[in-house]
Amino acid sequence: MKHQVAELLVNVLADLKQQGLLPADADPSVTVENTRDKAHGDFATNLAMMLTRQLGKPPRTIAEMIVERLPEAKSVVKVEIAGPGFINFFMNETAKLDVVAEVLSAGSEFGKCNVGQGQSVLVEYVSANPTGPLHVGHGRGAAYGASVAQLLETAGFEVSREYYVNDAGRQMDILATSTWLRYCQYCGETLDFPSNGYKGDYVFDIAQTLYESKGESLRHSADNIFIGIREDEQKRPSGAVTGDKEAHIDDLIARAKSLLGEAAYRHVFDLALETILADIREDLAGFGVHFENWFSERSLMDSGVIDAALEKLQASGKIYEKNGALWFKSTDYGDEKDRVVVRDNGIKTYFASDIAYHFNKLERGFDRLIDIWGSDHHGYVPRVKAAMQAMDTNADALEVLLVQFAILYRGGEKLAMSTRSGQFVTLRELRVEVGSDAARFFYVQRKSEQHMDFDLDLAKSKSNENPIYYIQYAHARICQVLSKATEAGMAVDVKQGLAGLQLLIDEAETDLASLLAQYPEMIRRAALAYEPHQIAYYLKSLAQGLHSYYNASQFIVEQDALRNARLTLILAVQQVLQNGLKVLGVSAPEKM
RNA sequence: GCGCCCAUAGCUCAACUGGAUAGAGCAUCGCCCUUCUAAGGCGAGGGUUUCAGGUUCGAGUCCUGAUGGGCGCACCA
Repeated sequence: MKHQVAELLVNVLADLKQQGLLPADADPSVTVENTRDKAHGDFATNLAMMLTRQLGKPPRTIAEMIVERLPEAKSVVKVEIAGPGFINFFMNETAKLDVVAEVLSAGSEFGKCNVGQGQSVLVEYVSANPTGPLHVGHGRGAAYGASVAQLLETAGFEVSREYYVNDAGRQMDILATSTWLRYCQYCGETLDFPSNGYKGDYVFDIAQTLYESKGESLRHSADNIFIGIREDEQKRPSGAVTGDKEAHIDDLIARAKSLLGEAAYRHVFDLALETILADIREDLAGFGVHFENWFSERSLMDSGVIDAALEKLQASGKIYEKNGALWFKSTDYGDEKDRVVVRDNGIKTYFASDIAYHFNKLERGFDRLIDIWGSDHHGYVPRVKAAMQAMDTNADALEVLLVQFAILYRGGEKLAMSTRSGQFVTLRELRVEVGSDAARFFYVQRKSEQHMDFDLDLAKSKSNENPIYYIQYAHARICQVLSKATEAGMAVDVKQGLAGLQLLIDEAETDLASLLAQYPEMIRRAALAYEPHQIAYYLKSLAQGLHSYYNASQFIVEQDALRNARLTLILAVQQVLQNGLKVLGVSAPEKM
C-alpha cells in the first residue's frame, strides 16, 4: 500500500519533468514513511521539502504542485498538505485490511523478501576459545549472530553460519597443562597451581575423566614437575611482587610436553578440547543457536592454508624481516603499526591464522563475509582488512559487526568476570534460570553497539518486566481464543472471514492491519542494517495492538460474519507473531 | 598520550537512518476481572536529548571542540 503511494509520486515527478517544471536530470529519492501521529494520516512524504532548493520555491507551494497532479487512486481517500510541507495520505480503511489475506496465504513465508538476491553470506559468530564453558558475555554475541543470520536468510540471502574453533595456540596449551596438573593433584600430588592456569571447576571434571581412563599412568611427582621451573608471580608480605606468571606457565607447558611425551600430551590436550567443545555445542543447541560449520584453526595449519596465505602476502611485497621476525606492513593500509606474522622463534602468530582464515573464506566463494566480534577486538579490524587488501582480495566483502559487552549486575553490584579465574556466570546457568526464550530476547532487544546492563536478578525474577512474556502472551491468547471458538462449535471459517473483513471498522482493527502491513518492511530494514532489535520493538507494538484489541472486543460473538472476520484478523496476527519470534529464536507458546 | 565506541524521563532502552508535538517498559499515582488467561487494558505525572558552537527549510541524528564512561594500543590468543 505504501508502494502504491510511492508510485503515484513517481508519476507526478515524471509529469513535472514533462511540463518543464522540473529539470529532466533531477532525481529526488521518493521516500514515503509511516506517520507517527494518526492525525497525519497513514503515510507521508517529504518530497516537496526535498525539492525546495532545486525549484527555488517555498515547500508548501511545491507541495500544492504535487498534489494537483496526483492521479486518482481508490485506496487513497484524502491528501493533505501539512506542517512545513509534508504531504499526508489517508488511506481507505477497508483496503488496509487486504493485508490479512496476504498474511494468511503466505503463512510462514510472509515477510520474506529478496533484497539479498541469493548472495551467499558467511556469518561467523561466537567463536569463543574452547578453554572453558561459554559465559553470559558470549551469550550476547550468540543471540545477536543467530538473529542476524536468520534475518539475512529471511531477506533472501543464502546464509552459512560458522564457528571458528581456536584449537591451536598457547591458550589451549595452558588448558591442557592445567588439566594435567589437576589430574596429578587428583592422583594425590600436592602442588601450587599456577596463577595463570585455568582454575574453573570444569578442569577438575576433565582431570577426573582422564584419571578414569588412564589411571595413574600419567602421574608425575610434584618435585619432578616443578624442578627448574621459573618462579610464579607472588605477592610477598612486604607488598613486593616477584616472579613472572607468563614465564612460569610457559615452563610448565614445556615440562608437561617433555614428561608426558608427544602422544600422551596430545591425548590430554584433545580430551580437554573435545570435552569443552562438546559442552559448548550442547549449550548453544539448547540456546537455539546452530552452525552449519565448525571451522578448526588446526585444520588451517595442517592443510597448508596458512603457508599459502603468507606466500600470497610475500608476493605482494608487504612482508619484511626485522629482529628475526616476519612483519606485515599493514601501515601501508592505514593500520596504526606493522604487525608480526611469524615470531623470531618461528611460531606463527594468531594474526597469521586469521589472515589465512579470511583468505580461505573468500576462496570458498562467499560473496559477503560477516564477522561478529566482541567490541574489545575492534582494534583488530584494520589489520585484517589490510591483509585482505594486500592479498588483493575484496576487503569490502568483509563486514565486522561489533557487539558491546553486557555489564552484569547482581544485587545492584557490578560483577567482574574472567574465564581464567573461573569466576563467571555461565550461559548455561542463565538458560536454566531465566529460560532460553527470555535470555535470547533480552540480549537482542538492545542495539548491539549499545552498552547493555544485564541485571541477573531482574532476568531471573521472571517478572513481567521481561517483555518477552508480553509478546508470547499475545500469541497464547490468540491460540486460546481460537481453541475456545472451536470448542464452542464455532471454529474459524477463514473464507467467510476474509469475505467479511469490511465489517472490521474499529480503530483497534484497522490499526492492527496497518501494523501487519509493516512487517515485511521491518524485516527488510532490520536485515540490511543488521538490527534484530527492530524486530523486537515491532513485535512489542504488535502485541500491544493485540492486547488492546482483546480488552476492547469480544471475538466469539453470535453473528457468524463478524465473528469470522475478527477471528481471521487475529489469525493473521498470530502468524506474524510466529514469524517474527522465529527470527529472534524465541518460541511461540500456545499456552502460558 | 593516541585510536574506536557510547552519552536521550528517577532506572533500562527506542526513535523508520536529516522530518511534524522526542516515544515505550519498569517505578509512582487513578481507574477496569460474574464476560475468550489481569503475565492484560485505559488514563496521569515525569525531558534544556551531557555541555558549547557550526552546517540548513528542519538536528537526538551530520561537523568541530569540551566533559564523563567503556574498550583497545604485544614477537598474547
